[in-house]
Amino acid sequence: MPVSLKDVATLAGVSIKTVSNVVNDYPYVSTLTRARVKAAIEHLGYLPNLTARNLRTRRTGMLALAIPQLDNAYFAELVRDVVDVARGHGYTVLVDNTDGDPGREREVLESVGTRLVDGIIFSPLGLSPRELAGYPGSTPLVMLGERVSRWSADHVGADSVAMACAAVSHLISLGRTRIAAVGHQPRRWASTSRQRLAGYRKTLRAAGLDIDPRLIVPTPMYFRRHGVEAADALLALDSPPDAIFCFNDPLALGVLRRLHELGVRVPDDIAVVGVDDIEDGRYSVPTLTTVAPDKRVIATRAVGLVLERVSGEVDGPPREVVVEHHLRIRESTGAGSR
Amino acid sequence: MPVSLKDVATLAGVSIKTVSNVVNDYPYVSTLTRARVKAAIEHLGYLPNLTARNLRTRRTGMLALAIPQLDNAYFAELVRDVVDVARGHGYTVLVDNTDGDPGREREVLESVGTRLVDGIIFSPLGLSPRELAGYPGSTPLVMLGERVSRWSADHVGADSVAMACAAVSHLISLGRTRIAAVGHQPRRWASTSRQRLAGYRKTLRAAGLDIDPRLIVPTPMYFRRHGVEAADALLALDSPPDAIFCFNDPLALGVLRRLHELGVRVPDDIAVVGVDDIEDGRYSVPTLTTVAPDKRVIATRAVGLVLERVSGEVDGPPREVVVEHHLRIRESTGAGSR
DNA sequence: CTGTTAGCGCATTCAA
DNA sequence: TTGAATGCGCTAACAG
Repeated sequence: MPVSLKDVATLAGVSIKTVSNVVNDYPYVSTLTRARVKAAIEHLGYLPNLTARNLRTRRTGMLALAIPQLDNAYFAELVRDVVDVARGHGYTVLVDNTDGDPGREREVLESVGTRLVDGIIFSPLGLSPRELAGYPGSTPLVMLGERVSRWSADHVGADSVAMACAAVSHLISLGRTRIAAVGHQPRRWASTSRQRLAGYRKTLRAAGLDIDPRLIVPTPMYFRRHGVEAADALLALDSPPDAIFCFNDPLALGVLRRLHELGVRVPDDIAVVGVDDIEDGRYSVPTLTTVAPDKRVIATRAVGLVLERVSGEVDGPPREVVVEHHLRIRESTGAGSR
Repeated sequence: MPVSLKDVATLAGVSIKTVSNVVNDYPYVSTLTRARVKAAIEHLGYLPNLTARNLRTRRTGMLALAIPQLDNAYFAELVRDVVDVARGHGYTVLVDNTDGDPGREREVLESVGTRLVDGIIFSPLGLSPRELAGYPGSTPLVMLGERVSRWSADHVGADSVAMACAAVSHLISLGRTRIAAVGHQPRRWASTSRQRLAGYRKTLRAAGLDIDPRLIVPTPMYFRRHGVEAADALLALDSPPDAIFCFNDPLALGVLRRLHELGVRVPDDIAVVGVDDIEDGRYSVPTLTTVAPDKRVIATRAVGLVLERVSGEVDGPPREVVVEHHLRIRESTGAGSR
């Protein structure tokens, strides 16, 4: 049923090679034969078998993108951008949802070498730095998220510590002094929480504010419901905070929701800041102040870096790309714009 | 650099076939040789070249999933589920974000025959039924979303008309009489808006209520900002509605946000209902009443249907799967649960 | 139980 | 400018 190069060649009365030349827009083909071949292709409805081509060319035109949670708006937006950018380069994207599970993340690394994709963009969460470092490295790989020490792949990310500083500084500038931090994950390797906590601590110290451990709330994951739980925990304290820095937007939205239920006024009683700038935060009640990494740039650079390796264009040591971030002040800390 | 079957065979002192047998867990291999081969594989770090295997077996173990907007939470959640379910069947998923653009959707259909994926799950938006009907059909394809007449592929979806009825009936049961509909798309092929509008009209008529065309608000797309605009339009009317049925949740969340800004009380002044049951609606202020299609089932069935075709297990006429839906009553129409 | 032999469909030498 | 032959790495008959 499927029609191959050979079929086209037979019909057009030329050799396989000629058809191949036409298909690949090889210049040295006479106008006449080209026309004849094209007619045959059209007539037969020929489509190249990409699997065969991939085997031969050792390129698949596919990139793997492995992220922890596709249903987190941040990643959904990132995936969309990566898919778009990759498409612009003629690449398609194979998406992997790891749930931050070490086992699945390990598979991502191990699947390398099967030559199914030309490159990998990987946002790890559950794997230890040690395991990450064990990456064989036969296929170009770009890391997203926090930078892992001793790791030797290209990396694209925002400066998590600086983002935390921006958020906390903003709260301090508002005159808040009891600032909570939500999203600590002591048991996770994912250094995101460490970095943000570090930024939080650093900023408080620099401002001469106390660091009250009771204001540092751990959460099992970064979903809205964990924000709800964190808000409960914070309001149960003898002296609750007057501001809450959440390590991502879903947590902040959960906090916002719970504060509303408890009748706490935001930002009057408690100001709230998140990180990621997902769309929901621009329409929530109140709208959410957040620190926005430039997602589009992350996607663009990540794809750019892998493809430079894939093409062999670049072959040096690991590269480090730090993207910009911006504080978006909205209602949850006092301003009113969207 | 890459090590092939042959290398392993040489090292183990056996034939290529034997190695292949070991790799594929073919039973008839003596324990001894198996061990020797495994050792060689381990030693060399052999990994099968999937491209070659795919060419040979005419299977790629990949499914394409084409949807309009990955950054719409409904689709993000759906993609996650599809990826999960596919993974359970040993399949990986290639994601395509079409933006509902007819050109890109056409490419999805045309890419069929390149044998890069074993099956396709497709949620079209911009293509006309005519074009959809022109699908060659060489690769198994399952359609998501509204059912397209004259179309001859398997289809999985919820009953859009019934979902609209559920939403509107609920509003009527609350005593509302001026019920608006947001999300009409007269210029789109996508029949989703038609179906929901049909359900809306039918339900109003059945209840003996007037259908006021000014209460039917068209939107260019289904994003939050379009909900904001729709709310503005509705409140500018001489006699505004006392309830708003939005064709999806993002629209409803935009409406909710704008009503809040305008000081309209929800649900007291205006009740709001959406469709899709995305997570945001469970944490918004107020929480959003919505009609929830069973996404998990949609994903499960969609993957199931394609794979049955892929395996050749099923080879009959198009199958139609209609998944359940449930009304989730929350604060935006008066109840308080999450 | 294991080795030999053919292709899968394509791109690519090398000749002509 | 085009054709014939080769092999990418693997699985599948078919022998042995």
